[in-house]
Amino acid sequence: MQKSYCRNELLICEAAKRVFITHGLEGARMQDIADEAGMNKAMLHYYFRSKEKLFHIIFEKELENFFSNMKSILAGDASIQEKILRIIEEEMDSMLSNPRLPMFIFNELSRDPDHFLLKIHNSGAGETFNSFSRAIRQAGESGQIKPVHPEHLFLDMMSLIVYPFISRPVINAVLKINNQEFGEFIQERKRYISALILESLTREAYHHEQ
Amino acid sequence: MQKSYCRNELLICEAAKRVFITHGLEGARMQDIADEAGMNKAMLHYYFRSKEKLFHIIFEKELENFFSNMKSILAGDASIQEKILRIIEEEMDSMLSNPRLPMFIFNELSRDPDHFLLKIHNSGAGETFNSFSRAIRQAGESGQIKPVHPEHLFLDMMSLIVYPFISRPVINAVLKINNQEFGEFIQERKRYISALILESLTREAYHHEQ
DNA sequence: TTGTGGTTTAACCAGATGGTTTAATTTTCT
DNA sequence: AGAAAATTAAACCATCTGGTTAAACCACAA
Repeated sequence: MQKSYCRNELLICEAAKRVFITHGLEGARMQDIADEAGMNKAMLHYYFRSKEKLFHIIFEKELENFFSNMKSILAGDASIQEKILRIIEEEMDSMLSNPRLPMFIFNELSRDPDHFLLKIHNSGAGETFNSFSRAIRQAGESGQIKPVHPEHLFLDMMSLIVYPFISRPVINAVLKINNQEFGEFIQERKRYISALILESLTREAYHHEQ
Repeated sequence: MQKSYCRNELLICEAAKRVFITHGLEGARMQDIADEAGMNKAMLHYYFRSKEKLFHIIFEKELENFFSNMKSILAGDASIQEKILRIIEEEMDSMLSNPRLPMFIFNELSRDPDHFLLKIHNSGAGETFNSFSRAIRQAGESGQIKPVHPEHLFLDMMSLIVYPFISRPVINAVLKINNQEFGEFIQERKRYISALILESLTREAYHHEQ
């Protein structure tokens, strides 16, 4: 599937990624991609045939990347707590290096969700969730953490990890920070999220004061 | 600013909203908006002059709606716990009635964030956050909740409330549910989020077993 | 040097796009 | 009823868009 690309193909893919991430499939222009790659437009067709084909190659790769990191962390031998910490740490660092990626993926997925169903399946999202689910169930049964619904915990973690990158312009405006300060805020945020999640999973139920 | 619109202006705005929410500014076509409104394209220009002007009217209104609900809840007399519960409940219900809205807003904001800075300011997002901040600080000082950083709590809540709607296609695919079942999942999710947030704010520190 | 295959380029194409112009039609006012 | 104002519609416009075509160019082998 991912064959070895020649130099020009790589140049085109890199340029296309930048343009598609900013403008999406509908908004991207082949002439802009050509300009970005330093070639003429006919070259894009020579190597990739159509805008749609080029887009899907980029999109599938980025979709897979989005879900693959967590899976490798889950496959390790560490404790469940350590795995959760590593997921939060590494996923957020990954997003800091390409803050536009989540928006790109979710926006394109939402335009025609049925058409992308196979792509989501192929991306490994389901397998990643299943791995997560098994790990959380085992840890609950063996008493390492409080038994919880994996779907909800998964969604807690993804929500807390990804959303700041989706809403970055609003966060920057509301907190009156720039993009570098956003990065520093995210480092702080990692610690906060880690504590929130791990405390919610600690085994004894808390006694309310009411 | 929001003058009284005649019948045709309302028809055009409703149609434009549907098309812009699906395709965004760059992807939307004036002919599609005209078809959706049951008019010819020249009528759009007659009433709204340009695609860009029409877009900004819609966008500003939706942006303001997105942030205004929380503010009115915060202005009430209820306890901070009750307010948090109501924010989660009502914001998620609002999003269930228009699940595409968050994606639309954040995607357009991320395309050219600097240009939208004034729009974010005018939307009341900053005021909403300030209200939230004051309420959380007061509740912390008066001992109703554990003292926390408002920025992080605000982001926790927004993350947990909004993200499921951003990632709905992935959630549906991974959990193997359809959009109606997604709605049911969200009802369950409300309870889960409410518990997570309120427990994290409860006053006594939990004693770890380590 | 010539022929071949592969790559690169400029010109071209049909249709789409946002917007304008002008005439026809409808509504409102006197 | 007639005139003026407002609205609606069709035709038009310049430019953009994804994609195609054919020629020019390049590298390599015989």
